[in-house]
Amino acid sequence: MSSSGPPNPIAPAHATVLTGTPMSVQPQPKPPPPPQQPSGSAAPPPSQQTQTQHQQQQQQQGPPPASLQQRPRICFNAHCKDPKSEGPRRRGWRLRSGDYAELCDRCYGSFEHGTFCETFHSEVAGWRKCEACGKRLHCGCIVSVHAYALLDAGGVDCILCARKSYAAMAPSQMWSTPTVHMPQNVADRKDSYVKSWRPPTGQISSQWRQNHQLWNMSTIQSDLQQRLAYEFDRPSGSEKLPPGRTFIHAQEKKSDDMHDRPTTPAGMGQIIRDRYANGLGQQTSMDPTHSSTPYQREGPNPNSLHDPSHHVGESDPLSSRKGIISDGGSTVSTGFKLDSHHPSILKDDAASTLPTMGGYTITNYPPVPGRSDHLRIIPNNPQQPPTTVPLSVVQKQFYSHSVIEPNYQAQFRNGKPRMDPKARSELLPRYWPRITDKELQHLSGEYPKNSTSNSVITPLFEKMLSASDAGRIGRLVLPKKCAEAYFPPISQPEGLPLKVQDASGKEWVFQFRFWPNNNSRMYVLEGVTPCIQSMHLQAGDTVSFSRIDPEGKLVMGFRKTKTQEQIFRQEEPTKPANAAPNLPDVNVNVSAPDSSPNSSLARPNKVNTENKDSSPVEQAASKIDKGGVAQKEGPGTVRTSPGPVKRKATSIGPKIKRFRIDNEESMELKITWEEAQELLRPPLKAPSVVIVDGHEFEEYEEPPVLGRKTYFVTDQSGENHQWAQCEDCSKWRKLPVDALLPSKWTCSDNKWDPER
DNA sequence: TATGTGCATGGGGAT
DNA sequence: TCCCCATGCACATAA
Repeated sequence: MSSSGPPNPIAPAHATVLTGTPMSVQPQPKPPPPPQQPSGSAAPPPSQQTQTQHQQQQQQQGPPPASLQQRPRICFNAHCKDPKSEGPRRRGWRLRSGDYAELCDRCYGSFEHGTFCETFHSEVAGWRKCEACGKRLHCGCIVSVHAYALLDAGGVDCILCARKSYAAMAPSQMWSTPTVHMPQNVADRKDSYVKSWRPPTGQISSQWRQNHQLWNMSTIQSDLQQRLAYEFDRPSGSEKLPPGRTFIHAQEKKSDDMHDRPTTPAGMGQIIRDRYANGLGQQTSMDPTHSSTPYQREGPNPNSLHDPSHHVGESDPLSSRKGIISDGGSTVSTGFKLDSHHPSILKDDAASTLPTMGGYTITNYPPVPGRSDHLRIIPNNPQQPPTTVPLSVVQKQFYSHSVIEPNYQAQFRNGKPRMDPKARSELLPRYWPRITDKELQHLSGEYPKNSTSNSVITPLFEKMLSASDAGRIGRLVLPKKCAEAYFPPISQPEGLPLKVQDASGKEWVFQFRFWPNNNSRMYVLEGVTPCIQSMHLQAGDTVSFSRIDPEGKLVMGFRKTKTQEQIFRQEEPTKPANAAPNLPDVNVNVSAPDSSPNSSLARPNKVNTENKDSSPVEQAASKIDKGGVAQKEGPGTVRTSPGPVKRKATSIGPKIKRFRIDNEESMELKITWEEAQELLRPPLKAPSVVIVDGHEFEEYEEPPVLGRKTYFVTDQSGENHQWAQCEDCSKWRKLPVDALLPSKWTCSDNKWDPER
């Protein structure tokens, strides 16, 4: 509740937030607790504490207008005819801050009946018509965001029509991939494609995307709908939305893959144009001049590149693949030339519709569909050709927002891969590049001298360092698919030298090679020890590989895992005063302690004579890998497990990866151990009582179930009870303190108050 | 003896 | 069931 207090009752301030640029980034709030003094069954009034917060906010914001000084505004609705009316306030839509708009009875009635916009926004812009039934829809505010669905091909459907079309859709069609009609002239493809695009079978693809949203919308609570909409405005929100989930402002976007998009400052979702949504992602599949691999192979038959079974370099003589990195000054033969953008792709990419920043437009423009997407910077001044824009300068302008708004950077850390869906489908998720904008900024900032204008950084893949990778052997095992997709083809086991620049701009030359392994290959980079040491990397840290186009340079970034101390520090302020002893969240990001060498927490198993080879990461993971619950093992605890188990680390490594992935992708689901405990309810089946050592134990045959979250309060008379929210009507109900509710609980289940 | 090299093994994730 | 890949391990080479 710390972040989800009732909104500021000063309506104009709310109105400003509501209609302003979506910049607010707030942590996902918890449901508001019930009041100390409930007034019937309706939504409870704000607590004393939140009222105090209101006063503080008012003080911070200065005195309200004179018209409002006499009596605080109650109703959130700026158009309310009697905003200062007394009476219970009711919870309306969710605000960007995570709070809820609190409305007077009258306004809430309009909101609840879906006539809010018709009543109060009739004179406001943003009205459209349903493409199917012609119903008038307001698409210009957050209130009605759940009432319509944007169609990929343009237009909107009201929620009812969209649901109908979805219901009529064959399941197989739901997953159909749109067949795109590509313009011949890729130089004009932006405009022409948008114009020429037609869903192949009606609007199946768009309907699927939209109705995928609708499907959920029919099942989730309205507040969640609004939360999604609210998240859409958040930079991170874009990444949480499945394809086609275009809520507010979606009409300004062309992305149908927002969840794949990076989280970037100032609403990256608004400024990144999704090439894939425009069908460009399909282009190379039809255009044999584009390789499915980013490496332009110089063989006589470029079409062979599309054959996935064609092992790179297998049939080509090495000499035919020899090339020099086109950086001008390079003398290291890499044996390949990184594929660059098609020239026509780099030119004339209309950016007129894209938002601007610092005089430039940032676009997302993968040069090779099926690979990665790119950040490209285009000057908006038509007099200024794109080729005059230094990458570093522009990105520094662009990324300056990330400095201004630190919350964004927090979102970046959870950024989703920047690769397009095709590439993503080919690589295991753990290798998807999760390079953050901050890292991109870092990379771009390091290579101004090496990057030509129009340079584009393409995140390729990343890998968490295993103990072997970070060990003294100096061999970094490369994921096979990544190596074959992004690194030069090699036909001989000895491979070839590969020049890579690290984040500091230093060039390294690794030996890229493979070993025959079970009729397959095992790709490694040899000689990485100096580089890893210079970066102070350890097992558990992540190295990422990116490519700078059109130079075709490989750059190597890294990301260190958070230390446990950092994790603890992050969670400490959120712990309730009477919380259970500190235990890491189940989905903690297992850390390597390198960045906090002095922290004992960073080295939880500092003394471990049993397995000297296991990294701290593995040791930390071993603490968690005990039935999924962290073990109470204090810092420096000597592990008393028996001697080293062969391949023990093998079973730990992948779990570490899963932890990381879970941690990065499930932030919205993240609950603490204590919170999880609160939700556990005994199974319905009555337990049997067993006596062990004179103590009675209730023995359940089934595991506990997740119950509904309730709030326990004590009223003025000292009576304890709890409040629960109805699944259907969202109203809060007062219940006995000993009531155990199922996860889905409605007023009809309220046996304590049958009238409800 | 320490370090480097190449291959084998098998756990476990993907299909 | 396949096969990727983390790691073990034997052998080679260097110090």
